[in-house]
Amino acid sequence: MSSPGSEDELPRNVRLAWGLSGPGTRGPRRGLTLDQVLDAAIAVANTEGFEALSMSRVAKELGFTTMSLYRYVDSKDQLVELAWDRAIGPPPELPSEGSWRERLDAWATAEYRGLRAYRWLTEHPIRTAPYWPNNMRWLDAGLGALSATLLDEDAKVQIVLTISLYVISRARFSWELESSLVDHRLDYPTVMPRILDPEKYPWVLAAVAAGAFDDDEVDDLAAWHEQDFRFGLERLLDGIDVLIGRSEATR
Amino acid sequence: MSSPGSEDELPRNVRLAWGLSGPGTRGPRRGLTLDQVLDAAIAVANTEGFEALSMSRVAKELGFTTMSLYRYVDSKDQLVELAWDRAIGPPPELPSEGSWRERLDAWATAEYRGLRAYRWLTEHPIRTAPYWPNNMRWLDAGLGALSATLLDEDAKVQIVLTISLYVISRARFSWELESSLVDHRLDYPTVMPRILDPEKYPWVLAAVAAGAFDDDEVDDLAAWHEQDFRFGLERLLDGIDVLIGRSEATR
DNA sequence: ATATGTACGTTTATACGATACACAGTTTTA
DNA sequence: TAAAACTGTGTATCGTATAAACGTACATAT
Repeated sequence: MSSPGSEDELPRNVRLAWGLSGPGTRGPRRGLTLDQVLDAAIAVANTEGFEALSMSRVAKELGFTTMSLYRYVDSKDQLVELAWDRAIGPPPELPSEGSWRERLDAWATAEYRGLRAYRWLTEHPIRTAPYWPNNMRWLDAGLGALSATLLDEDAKVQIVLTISLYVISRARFSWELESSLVDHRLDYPTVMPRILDPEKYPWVLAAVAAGAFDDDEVDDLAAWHEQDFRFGLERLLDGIDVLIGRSEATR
Repeated sequence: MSSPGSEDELPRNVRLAWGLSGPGTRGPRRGLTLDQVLDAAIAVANTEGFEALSMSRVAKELGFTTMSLYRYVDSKDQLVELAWDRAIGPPPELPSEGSWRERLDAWATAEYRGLRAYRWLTEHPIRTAPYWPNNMRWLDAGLGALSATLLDEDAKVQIVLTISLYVISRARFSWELESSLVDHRLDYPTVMPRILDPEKYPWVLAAVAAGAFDDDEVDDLAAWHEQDFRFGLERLLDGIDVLIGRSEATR
């Protein structure tokens, strides 16, 4: 059942990502490296968007045929996952001093900004169960931020995961807002009162009337989104603070 | 600038969703209704998954040709969005008494379970800015749950949105876990210690060693996921509680 | 030195997807 | 009754992922 290297029970994509399986030594030398392929994919996605990212487009970028890529990668899915991890990169150095809250805040903010760097990073369905090297380092950094607390490991993992899920969905949402806001006919304050039955949607209409959906004078769209992101983040951190306080009380 | 019906500045998909634009009276009678088309799409997605949802598959389901669907819908994207809103349906009746917390909890839990009903609901990228009738009723219900608080409307909207984003990503994540867990070679406790460099991933390895990733004896997978969902939800609600307390203090 | 086997990149072919467009038939309206 | 609007269909285009067969290059075993 087991073969030479004990790593080969692992799926090929995992081995590839962690550099555990080099190509054989026989045969013609390779014209490319996996990283070159991934970089080409990243370049295409960065500049032309996720929907433009196709095997043929990447191959063209490299001056190779479409099918040649399959010598480096088993499927398009695999390529995208590996490219994603390479694109997001490792987390930045976090201040090793400071409260868990400051560190977790910095960590979440860095992830948010990373995902805001290029839209396609949020368009690809992110398997948040981290299996790839960089993704794993983000997880490690998040857990590290909580290392000084008295929480059990299970709770730490839950917290890091919860925040990460929130960050990802906020980043995606802000990107989507950005593209749909282009259509000015769709702004809430104008449309909703015309469409909604006050009997069925009283609270929405109340919020609209109170101006909750007015996006007045926005000069810096990115900063505006980040503020919304921060709102939820602070609620989460407040809630985690409550939990930590409780765990310290019963210490 | 304005034409007969004042609604026609709105994009066609919005008009369709709210039933504001019927077909003209001239020409042959239609063989289908929009709702029939949507129901067929929902049936396909429910039973065969999101990736099986194609124009030709839906048409086949109805006994019509692929192109006939374009008489009811402008594009596949539009069909999916309308079908999504129809599939999720309106929110359930929430207890009109009870604290904001109980009501918001019930609301979030209902959304979570709705999204857990069929996987494809989380596979489709959800524009959480609610433009569709049912989606809008969910928003309304969420705002209603907060109506008795002293928060300003802006904060209410932020809160409802934040929770909704969290719910959606949790539902999606749990679905993804479910399909990737099938591959037992990939479970963390086995793989991680073999792969990770302890220098680079100390905290992850510590968590693994403490058993934070052991998914021992799970009889009811859905209940297990829902518990994880609840963890984050309670952190959020705790954080919102802090905010509400603050707003009442400065009342 | 030579034979062998393996890995390389290419070519060709398949199957499926969304949707633009032209068409012929049907029903209402002027 | 003629025109206009709308129906569903059939055909065609273009793009996608990827399976399979092929000839070539080259490290290793003999």
